[in-house]
Amino acid sequence: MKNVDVARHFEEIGDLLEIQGANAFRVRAYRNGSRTIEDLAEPIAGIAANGEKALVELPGIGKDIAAKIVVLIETGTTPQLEKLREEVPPGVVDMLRIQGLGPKKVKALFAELKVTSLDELKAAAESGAVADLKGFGKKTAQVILEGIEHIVHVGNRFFLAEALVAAEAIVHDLKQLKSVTQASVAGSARRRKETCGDLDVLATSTDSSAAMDLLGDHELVEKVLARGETKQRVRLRSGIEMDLRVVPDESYGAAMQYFTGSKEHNIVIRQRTQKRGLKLNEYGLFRDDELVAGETEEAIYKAVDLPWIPPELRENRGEIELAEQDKLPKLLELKDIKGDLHMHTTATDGTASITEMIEAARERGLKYIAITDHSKRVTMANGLDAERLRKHWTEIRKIREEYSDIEVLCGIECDILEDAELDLPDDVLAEADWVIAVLHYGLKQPGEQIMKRLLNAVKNPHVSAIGHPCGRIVGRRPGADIHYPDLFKAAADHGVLMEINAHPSRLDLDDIQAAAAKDHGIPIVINTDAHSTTGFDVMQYGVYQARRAGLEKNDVANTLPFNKFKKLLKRS
DNA sequence: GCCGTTTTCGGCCCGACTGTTTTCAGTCG
Repeated sequence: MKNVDVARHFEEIGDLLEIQGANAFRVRAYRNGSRTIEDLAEPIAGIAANGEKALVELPGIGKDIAAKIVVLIETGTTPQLEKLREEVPPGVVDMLRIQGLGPKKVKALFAELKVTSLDELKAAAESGAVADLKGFGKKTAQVILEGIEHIVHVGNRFFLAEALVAAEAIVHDLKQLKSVTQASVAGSARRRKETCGDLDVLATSTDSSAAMDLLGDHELVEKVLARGETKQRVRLRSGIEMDLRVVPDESYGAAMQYFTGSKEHNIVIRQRTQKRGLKLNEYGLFRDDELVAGETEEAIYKAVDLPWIPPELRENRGEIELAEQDKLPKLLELKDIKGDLHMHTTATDGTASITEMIEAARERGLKYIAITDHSKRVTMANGLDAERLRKHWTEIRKIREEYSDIEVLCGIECDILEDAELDLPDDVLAEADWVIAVLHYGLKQPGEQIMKRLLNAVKNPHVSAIGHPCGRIVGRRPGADIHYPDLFKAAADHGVLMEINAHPSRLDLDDIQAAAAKDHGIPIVINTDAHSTTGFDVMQYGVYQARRAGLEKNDVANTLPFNKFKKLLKRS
């Protein structure tokens, strides 16, 4: 059983208990436990195998949940969840996804109207039954209908790339207002989380109505959902929802800290303020009623005896402990990246020629690249067999002669086939400067076979790196069932690099596994997988993911100058 | 249900906005 499954199990227990009206802190305890498991780099099953004692060591896991984890892994479920599911039908939990519906209202809908699915809820709202319910009304019924529509059409989360572009455009326009002194993206987008549920934008202004008018009339905005003195919520045409908060200048730092989150990080920060006899909210840090800090984030953190923590790390995954010991990493930056080792040309499914890709890479200041078209298994992309590949390399070798300021490697993105063999013979791979081995097909195979394939690739002396290791598509397709500790151990032993694929829909390795790979001492390589000249521009998203993993310049191989990077290619 | 340099009991972050109410509960972030 995978960590996500165990985490989801306890998340569901939390949801169901909440609908039943259980103690809110008990509900939170299940959610905290769930999150701990979700954030683990190693399989929870491995820890559970050492008994409950090892589990209790994990934060948020006590005796009770530890025992349930053991039962869950042994039997595939827990009696508690089975009982809860009998009491609360599965469709009822779905209703929690609707903006504006929380556990209390969902419970009322289920108890009073016997509604057990989104479809039934829609019918009940349309018939007027919802509006007649005590505590509900016409507006609530309308909100429910719109919420269902929203879930059906756009789902719940958006790629960071899409969300960030919209948020930054709006921030830019807000800054043009005379009354606005500062504006910035906050929330999960500022933390560069791979998906965003919604957007938070913050502004300081002498005239909050001017900022809200601008947002309300903005071309990207479809509808104003709510508007008060300091807060406005809108829905963009893309479907994503955005909060704008307007605060006074002296509160800007406190508000940035507050609205950047994460919730889990902020809870710990506020506990620290409490211990020091202080109170923190979005307007500032207060001792009794006296403002102690608020203008800058730095001052807020300083007041709780911490250095400023980069937003990408604010997940309560150990960053506060590192900050306490003054051991925060000096995070990688986009400007540190010197090379890109994964890209395609018209030889397979790219849209630009070898020359065009080289020129585009030079324009972006890259000092070395690897051209890595597909191998033959990827027929859809016109993948290369040995003969076509050798011709392609001959052409690359000819063209690269013309450039003295950029190194161009003859590479290949070689499929790891379903039977664990590589898609091209060893003698061909031996001629490559750079081989990136990947899973494209058979991602749903049992974990055992997936690991056999990956380990076989890692052990091949010609393989330089594993590309987009799990093959997931963010929010759409789960990755292959990888036992990461075994993969990383083998990669470290054989000197094989691990990729963070920078494409916003992949970001694979994810932040948690990228951090684990670093812990194994494996050099990470961040690649764009560009299929066009503009494909290079997604590099920043790979860097964001690396920052979330706490990676520094030294952890990332393609920050090295080429003469040093080259040494990583020699397998000992 | 978890947790502990005030602790094994009694806490557990904090405020804005809305809708349905006649003073506030529910929801959200």
